[in-house]
Amino acid sequence: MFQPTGPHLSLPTASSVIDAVRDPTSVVFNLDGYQVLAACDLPLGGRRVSAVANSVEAACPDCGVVSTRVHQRTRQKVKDLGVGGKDIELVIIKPRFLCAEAACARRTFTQVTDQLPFRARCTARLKAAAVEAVLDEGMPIWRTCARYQLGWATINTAVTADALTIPAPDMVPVRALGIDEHRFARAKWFKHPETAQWCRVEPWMSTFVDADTGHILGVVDGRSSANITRWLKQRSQAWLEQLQVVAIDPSSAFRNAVRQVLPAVEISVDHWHVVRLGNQMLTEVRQRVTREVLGRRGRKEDSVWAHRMLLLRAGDRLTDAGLHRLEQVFDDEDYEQVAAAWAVKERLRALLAARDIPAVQNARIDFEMAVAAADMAETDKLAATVAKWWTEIKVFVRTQVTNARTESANTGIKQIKRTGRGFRNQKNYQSRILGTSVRQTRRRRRIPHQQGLHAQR
DNA sequence: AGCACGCACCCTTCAGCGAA
DNA sequence: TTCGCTGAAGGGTGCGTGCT
Repeated sequence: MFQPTGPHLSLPTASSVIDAVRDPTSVVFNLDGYQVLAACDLPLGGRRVSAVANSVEAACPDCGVVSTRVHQRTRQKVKDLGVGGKDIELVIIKPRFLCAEAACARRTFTQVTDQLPFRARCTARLKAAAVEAVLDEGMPIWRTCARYQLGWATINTAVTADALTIPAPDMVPVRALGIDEHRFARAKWFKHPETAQWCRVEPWMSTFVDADTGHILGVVDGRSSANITRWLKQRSQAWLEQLQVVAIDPSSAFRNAVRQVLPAVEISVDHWHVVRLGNQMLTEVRQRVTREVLGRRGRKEDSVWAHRMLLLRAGDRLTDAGLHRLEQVFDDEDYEQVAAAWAVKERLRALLAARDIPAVQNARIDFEMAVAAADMAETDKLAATVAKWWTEIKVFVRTQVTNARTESANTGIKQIKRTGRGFRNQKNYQSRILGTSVRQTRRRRRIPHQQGLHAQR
């Protein structure tokens, strides 16, 4: 292993001493803890490498007594990464030690190393490369098998094992928690075994994310209050107490669950979902008014329908041309209700853009005035929703904690789902999600650190 | 829009085989 | 002889595509 330390920088470490005595072939082959004894080209293009572990002693797995007495040496063929674009046939000369403790029931035991653990038939670095391809590159296991000449089950087990090394959520310090739902498969129908009735099953999953970093802390089945509370109750008291804000979608189930387990924590409602409710309201008004005016659904020759995307776009980010087109739509007396609904939507956006409590309270007065002027069932319903979530909206304005990171995590999850063409084993699905996320978070943290180093130079 | 089809991938099962 | 790692085989599933 390359150590960026040298005598001129610091005192030589144990590993740098070993590096210094390694022969050139072992340095190039670079299998941690092993030295190359021989290497040759094979007639069909591969290469055969024989290697032996550096360590000449080992502790008995039963009694722990260290032994140097070799009972026999076996040649074990193991799989390994290719070197220099060539496949490698790796042969390990593996010693079998005699236990030095006379009282120990075990007579002999074989050598175990980091690269070749108990019973292993491929090196740890080969498995690590396959796991990296799956979790970092998003490569399907199926194709990873072909690249590394491993079986599907071998790689899948390695990926699952890797997910087990992820720090438990209780070990991750979290200030702001994001909870979000997503459907991970199409709705399914099944016949109830007793009543023989057809039941619709929506395969929902809920994701728990560190809202600051986007690191996925957990994934649970379903999106009901009970599923959320169960996960929260599994956390330690200390972990729950460090939470300051929880960001959720406007869902009563989520709010109830958080209130139940964390009565003291502040809840922030995700502004993106609130804006979406405003856009939904505007679309409902547009569709209703079009039906009333034209007696049919909108078509591309109707200006309101043609500019439906323009209506939904943020008003303050419209181009002059876009604003002009919108004004032409609103000039039509038949569509003044659409214009009123648009004004309500824009007031809602302004309300969410406020940066402090006095500003958001003023913005709410403008919003309520627009709602009163519009005087429609759709806008009244939106105003009722805003009233219902007013406390949570104020928390969002004050803390600016959102579910944006959760949403991006969900995009990643959907990508995994698409690659997978349908996971049936939830355990595999979860280990892929958590494994991918934890690696992404590690990369994100590393990049600013490295940029900082460059800046110092 | 609805449907059929095939691809790409997941996942289980099972047997071979080498290590213990 | 037993254990368990490993790979092959084949069934199952979701999605994209192209046709009607």
